[in-house]
Amino acid sequence: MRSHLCGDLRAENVGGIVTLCGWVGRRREHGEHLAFLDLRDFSGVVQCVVDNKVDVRSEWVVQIKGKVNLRPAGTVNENLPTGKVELTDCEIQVLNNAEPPPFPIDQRGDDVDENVRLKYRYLDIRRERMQKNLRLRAAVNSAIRKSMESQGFTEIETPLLMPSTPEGAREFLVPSRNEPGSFYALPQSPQLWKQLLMVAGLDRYYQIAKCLRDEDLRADRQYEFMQLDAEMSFVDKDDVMSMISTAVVAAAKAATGVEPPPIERMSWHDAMNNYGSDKPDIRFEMKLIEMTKTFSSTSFKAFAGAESIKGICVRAAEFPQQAASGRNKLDALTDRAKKMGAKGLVWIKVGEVNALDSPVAKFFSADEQSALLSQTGAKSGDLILIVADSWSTTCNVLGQLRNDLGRPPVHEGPYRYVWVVDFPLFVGVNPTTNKPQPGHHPFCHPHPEDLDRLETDPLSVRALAYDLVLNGWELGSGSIRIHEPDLQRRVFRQLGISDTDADTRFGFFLQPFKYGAPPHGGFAFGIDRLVAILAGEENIREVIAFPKTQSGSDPMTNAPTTVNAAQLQELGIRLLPPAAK
RNA sequence: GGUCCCGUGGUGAAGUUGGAGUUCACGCCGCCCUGUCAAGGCGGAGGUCGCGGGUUCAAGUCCCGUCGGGACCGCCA
Repeated sequence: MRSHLCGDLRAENVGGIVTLCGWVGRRREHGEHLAFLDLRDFSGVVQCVVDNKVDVRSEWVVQIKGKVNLRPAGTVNENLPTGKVELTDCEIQVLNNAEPPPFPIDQRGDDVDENVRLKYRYLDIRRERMQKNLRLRAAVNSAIRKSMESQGFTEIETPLLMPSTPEGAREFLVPSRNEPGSFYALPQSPQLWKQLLMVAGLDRYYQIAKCLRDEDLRADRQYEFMQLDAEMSFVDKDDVMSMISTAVVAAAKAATGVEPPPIERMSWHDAMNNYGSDKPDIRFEMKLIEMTKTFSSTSFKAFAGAESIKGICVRAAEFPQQAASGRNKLDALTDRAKKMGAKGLVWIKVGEVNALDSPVAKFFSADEQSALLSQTGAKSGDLILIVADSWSTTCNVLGQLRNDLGRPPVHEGPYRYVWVVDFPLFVGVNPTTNKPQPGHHPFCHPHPEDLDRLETDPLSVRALAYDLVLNGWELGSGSIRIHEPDLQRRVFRQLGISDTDADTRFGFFLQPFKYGAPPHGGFAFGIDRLVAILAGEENIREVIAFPKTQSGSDPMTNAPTTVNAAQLQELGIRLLPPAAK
């Protein structure tokens, strides 16, 4: 139907007769003898010169046969790749007419309410921004596949219908028709399958896999999302990190044209200690400053005896607005700190000649005051925030405040990838069972150097686990897995899962490990998140063709919907009446 | 489950101390216009101010509730 694409026409095509297909963009009418219309397809826009008798309107679908001409001197449009040429002697065939679109199919669509964009997603995707994002996504997928294949990985598809394993994220359930009362679960990730593929001797597996989690949605979370899922045998964690780095770097280069520098590493402890987060955004400083010793003999009661005292310094030179926060804002920060579990928040404004302006400054000795200034390097106009609490609370609260005050939008500035390594095997204690909780998942291999403390001091045991972080977003995580049945039982016992429990819940998964499981490990990272950041978007919905809203609905299809009684009957499902109010 | 922000013709906004569905830009329809490119000029149509209640002589505006959207906390092994 067409000989060329709209966006491809250049001066070299001048003189040629071409046939184009596309949508009518804007029309500029100059009386009955002259009108310009912009013809648009996915490749771009070209100007067609017509008389004003053809009745074509915005978003009509047309086929135009015409002659490519140089534009007359003075009428070149430098802003358009096709701006040197135009189509003349146009024969227009209307392939389909169209109602006026509910919003402009151009940049102005960016300002339209997202609900409206999603209701008419097929029109939203006609816009350049979405076309660009979706094609960028395809380029990233393609680069990842190439990279994984060149590193010897084999793409294997794994089932979407699998048994429920209630640990971890809430699952989507699918009722079975053949066995009423029984359910499949949709995979939170292909975790179990890929480990079985290692037992099966597949050696290196990967998949760009759909994962489903029935948890509340966020800017970086959808019910359905895509992961690069990979697993490999006979490797250590450096092998895994190196291969995933290779794939990520290849994807980033395909998307941006620039190869990122080698990805740096940081221990989990350093990340928490210095940035107050296990997904540190290292695009900006405002690091946590250690002050426990400074106040070790303080007479200020809120600080006395605290396990950990740390502060952040909000520098007026970098963050003038935040550093100058007024009482309302400081109270709000204090509330935020308290909601996160801190007993309080001490704020200190540094005035002229190092005068400390704070409700509690009078409780600090002269030595403490000068140490405070020298440690933070605070200057006039800066704001210091201090938390005194347990180490983890202090770090978490200050890390959150650091992000609140200093973090730029995720897509701004440089790409700062960082591997966070040496995660603890267990994070905290389950308040109901009084047992440690897995930091990653229960199949994660403890650090060999810490194995002797697994029973005596489990919370101090490190895991062979690692996260990949980009600009403060967790892209993904991985670990070396436990391949020894004995060690797996020891870890389960720490988690409060008895041998018989383990057999009931994970039997199908544990049984195979008795038949010669190779040492193995792997990784998975979120494609949606990576693509969003590389596309300069701060929200993964912008790189997903048909996403859900924050409440999990689709304004276009109205999903989720009720189903008819016969469908429920067939599945053996009876609904409860709506909860009484 | 919780906190905060938003909801006004098709789209985006403005709407003051409560005083007539008022205003602006784009789009749409019609007319004019031979070099525009977010063309320009003139005219016109188009709204249950998300929905429900309350206060008031009077509510887009104040209060309560509710629905929808967004950001975040919880949650996401």
